[in-house]
Amino acid sequence: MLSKKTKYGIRALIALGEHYDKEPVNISFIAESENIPKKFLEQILLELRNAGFLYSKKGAGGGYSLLKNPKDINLVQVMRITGGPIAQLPCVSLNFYQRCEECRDEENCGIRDTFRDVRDATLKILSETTIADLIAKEKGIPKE
Amino acid sequence: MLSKKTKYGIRALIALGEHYDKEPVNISFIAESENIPKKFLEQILLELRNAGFLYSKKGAGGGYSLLKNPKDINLVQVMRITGGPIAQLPCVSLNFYQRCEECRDEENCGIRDTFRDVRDATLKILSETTIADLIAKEKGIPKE
DNA sequence: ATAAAGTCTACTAAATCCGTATACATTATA
DNA sequence: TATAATGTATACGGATTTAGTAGACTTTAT
Repeated sequence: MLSKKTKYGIRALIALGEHYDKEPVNISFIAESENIPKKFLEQILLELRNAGFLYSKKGAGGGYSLLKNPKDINLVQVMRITGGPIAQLPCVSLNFYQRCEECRDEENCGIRDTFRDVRDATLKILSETTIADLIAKEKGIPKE
Repeated sequence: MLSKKTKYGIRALIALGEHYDKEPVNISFIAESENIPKKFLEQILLELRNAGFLYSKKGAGGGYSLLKNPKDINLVQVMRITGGPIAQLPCVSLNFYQRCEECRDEENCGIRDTFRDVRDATLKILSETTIADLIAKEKGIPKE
């Protein structure tokens, strides 16, 4: 299951993407427009900032803005920051690999093979979907 | 993430599939051969039984056996019994649909569209993979 | 100086997951 | 028919994770 943290992160990036190249947007605005608890959103934006996706400005008139073009942010990148693994099995995760405790023969596990395929298919879709795509889609602009 | 319950369930079906059309296999044997805590496995097998996949026989010499041909059991069926949703978003689940609480415009949500694609890709792979496939794969028999 | 913002860390409530415990029912067989 | 070997059913509990809250701090515009 996608965590709320990840969902909120993506929605925040969509909101920020709609203000790309404009004045910083403050947290309260995003929290209200996207229906996200403000204090929770603060943490998420902080992580996205520390990961290099956002610029922040403190003080009156401050807020967040996107450092990258929405076209250059895909959902795999976002999920890796906010949500951890994309794979549904630890033994198949590229960035968070862990052996399954109960496993007796990892090299020869049919479940593993299957969920590697699932991971690959998921990765393909998510890596090909950018924040810009989501913004366009929500505006009703069909993808070329 | 795939729950252990689901992983154990699949592994148990693999073990039972290897004894298809033979004498019932008892829980302790499966627990040991697949490295699954016995009491936990009992619960899982019970659910699979109640879902109509297994036959059980009590008493000495009793145990479980598969009611269906391993070729006719795919991973979607198993996951629906043991693990609940396959979709990564409740609003995109076919069998466990729930609106996302924070959502303001479900019809027009780019995240939803994307994860519907992910669900479809996942569903395709899992529905095309059967217990028989896994058994063959683990024996090193290539799929035609 | 003040108010409006972001920063950082710690805390908590609730849910879920994994596994255990216990009492019971059924069956084979000595 | 007594006993041991099995499955059935339900309740319980510890650990972890998730979602969210609190509060004290820093920076900046005016």
